[in-house]
Amino acid sequence: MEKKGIVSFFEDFLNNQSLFVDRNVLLSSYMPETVKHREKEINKIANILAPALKHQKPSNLFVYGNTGTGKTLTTKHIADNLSLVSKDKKIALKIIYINCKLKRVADTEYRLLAQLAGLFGKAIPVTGLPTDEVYRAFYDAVERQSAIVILILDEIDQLIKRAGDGILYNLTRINEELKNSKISLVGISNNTTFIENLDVRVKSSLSEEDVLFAPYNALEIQGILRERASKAFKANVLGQGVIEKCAAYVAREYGDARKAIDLLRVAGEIADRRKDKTINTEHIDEAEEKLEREKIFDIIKTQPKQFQLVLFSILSIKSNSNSAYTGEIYDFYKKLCFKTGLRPLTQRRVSDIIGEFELIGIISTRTISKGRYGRTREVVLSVPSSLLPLTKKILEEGLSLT
DNA sequence: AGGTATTCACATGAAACTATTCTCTGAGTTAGG
DNA sequence: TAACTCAGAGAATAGTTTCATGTGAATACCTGT
Repeated sequence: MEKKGIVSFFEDFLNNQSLFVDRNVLLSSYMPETVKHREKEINKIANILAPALKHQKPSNLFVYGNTGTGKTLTTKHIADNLSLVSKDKKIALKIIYINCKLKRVADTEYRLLAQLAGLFGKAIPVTGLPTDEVYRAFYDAVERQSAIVILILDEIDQLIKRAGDGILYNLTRINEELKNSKISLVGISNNTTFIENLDVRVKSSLSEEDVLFAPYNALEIQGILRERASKAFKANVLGQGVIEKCAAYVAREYGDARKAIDLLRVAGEIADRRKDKTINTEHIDEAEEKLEREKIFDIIKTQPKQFQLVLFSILSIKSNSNSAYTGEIYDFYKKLCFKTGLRPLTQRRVSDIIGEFELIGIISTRTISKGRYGRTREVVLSVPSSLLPLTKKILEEGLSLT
């Protein structure tokens, strides 16, 4: 019986008239062959990097802008074309792309260098060597290539946050010693303020040139969506105003194209599952809610236990009364700790944790003074109230409370 | 009534402590000559 | 014998606690009318 059920499910799945032609087009890993609405930026970056083809070192470059403005896409696009040309003309040019956010791969000085040396064909053990020896190995490997090396460091702010800016200083200085090769750095960051906090020398050497990616406006997002949609979906499945609605949703929030594309894909998936023949604006609404839900759950699940306890306390208090103050939260939290057998943190720390939740954006607070009855912080939830019961349940399960 | 002093309940800061993660060094191991 | 590996020492870092100080306004307490 069971077996038959599964078989028919798969058969259904095969016969099912999907709205998608190619879902991959709407995934963030997809590389379109042209990047829309970024002609100026492409030009500027291409101009900066072009000297590499004549075996001259391009200026270091700093690329910054909000998430989903096409920084990574544009940079990769140019890099691909550049290496295509260099291969064609047999020019010694090596372009390396590294995402510094990847944990345990490239998020410390040592690991980054080990990774780089590995890419140049010199394997380095994961631990055990002094850093300057790894530098040496990397240096030798690069020098042996006698090529121009363009090193693209995506999410470079993450690297700096963990490893300090010394690494950039060292990398830029390596050029003075290299005879046959040269290294150019391309840093990509969506944190626009981070470069201000760098050491002055590093700052000036990293951003010899910089390119700012402004957010897309609603019209540009519509254009991008239309193009992707035409490749991803069958003809005529998009209902009236769907693209416009998608674009409007994200234009409100800093023109994040990635989010717009996600929205469209999820809407398509929802419609598919329901066997609807077209995608309409209600699907977009649902997709928006689903993405929001996943975002919140992701955040919650990755928080440490103590954070989850604090959040659960806030939610519990909030569901009984409409005000939650630090003191109440802490009392509730302490009881929870007692129940679960965890050692409670001090009120000082819990106060900070509440602050951190505010930073993430799942609550907002304001400090109010209740006169004679002290001064405290009032917590307001930013989670849509429709998600509260589910959020609470997930926390309960994660903390194995009854 | 009007003014000011007090007081509460935490906010906010800084320093000190602690546990974990990184880096480095030397000893042991391996492999090539 | 040179290159590689690995465990353990010491350094760096993140997370927390301890101690200290700051804050805004409701209330208590004056003071003079």
